[in-house]
Amino acid sequence: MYSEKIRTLSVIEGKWKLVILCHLGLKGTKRFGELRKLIPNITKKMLTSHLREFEENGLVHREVYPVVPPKVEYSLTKEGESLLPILKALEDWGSTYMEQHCK
Amino acid sequence: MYSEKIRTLSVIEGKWKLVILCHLGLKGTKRFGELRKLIPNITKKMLTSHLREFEENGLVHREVYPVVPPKVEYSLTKEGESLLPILKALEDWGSTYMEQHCK
DNA sequence: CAGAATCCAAAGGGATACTG
DNA sequence: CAGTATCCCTTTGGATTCTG
Repeated sequence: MYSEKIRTLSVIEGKWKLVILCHLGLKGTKRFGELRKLIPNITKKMLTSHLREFEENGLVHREVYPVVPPKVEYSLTKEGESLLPILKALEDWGSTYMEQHCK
Repeated sequence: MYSEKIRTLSVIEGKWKLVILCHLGLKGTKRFGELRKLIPNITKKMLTSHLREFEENGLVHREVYPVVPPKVEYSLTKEGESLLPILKALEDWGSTYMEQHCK
């Protein structure tokens, strides 16, 4: 049914979701603070909520290190890695599209 | 800059955008009414506004036939076709993801 | 450092009625 | 048939403040 298809797509919909996934997917494990630097303008709230959703959907793994100061790392799970073909295709298309529209 | 990247991604973001693109991309030219049937639950308003955005971004071509009753067909442009790898990857991933989460 | 909690404005999206 | 035009509600997302 389409309801399922929509639900599936909604997993990667959201203003910053694809950007976050691209970073984790193409550049590997990242800390919370690193992601914030990599994605200027994103607020802590948005980054947090999107990462939580990814966790729930099983796409991203969250590793907490019980140290002071706190350290939390995010990385793609096996299932998240199944998105790599999409992320790569997205990167390629994005570059090409940008060249033609943002010059 | 990231602002450009965001703008680029926003071209394919929106609740039904990827669904619409998948239909046009993988199944070819479609009329307005056909798209509505293919995508139950979508409202005329949403379908219209998304199609208009695609037009503005140069991804979709809108062909109006001056007949009564009105007939309008939508299809991917050359530039829209550059999205095919993404749409295909999305379809594949979607099917796999659905099998595991919606059984 | 990595977040949780609030508050609030803006945008997204749905229902309905009307039109060429 | 293929839209437009309104109205209105819900969700999204931003700014800010507080905490272990």
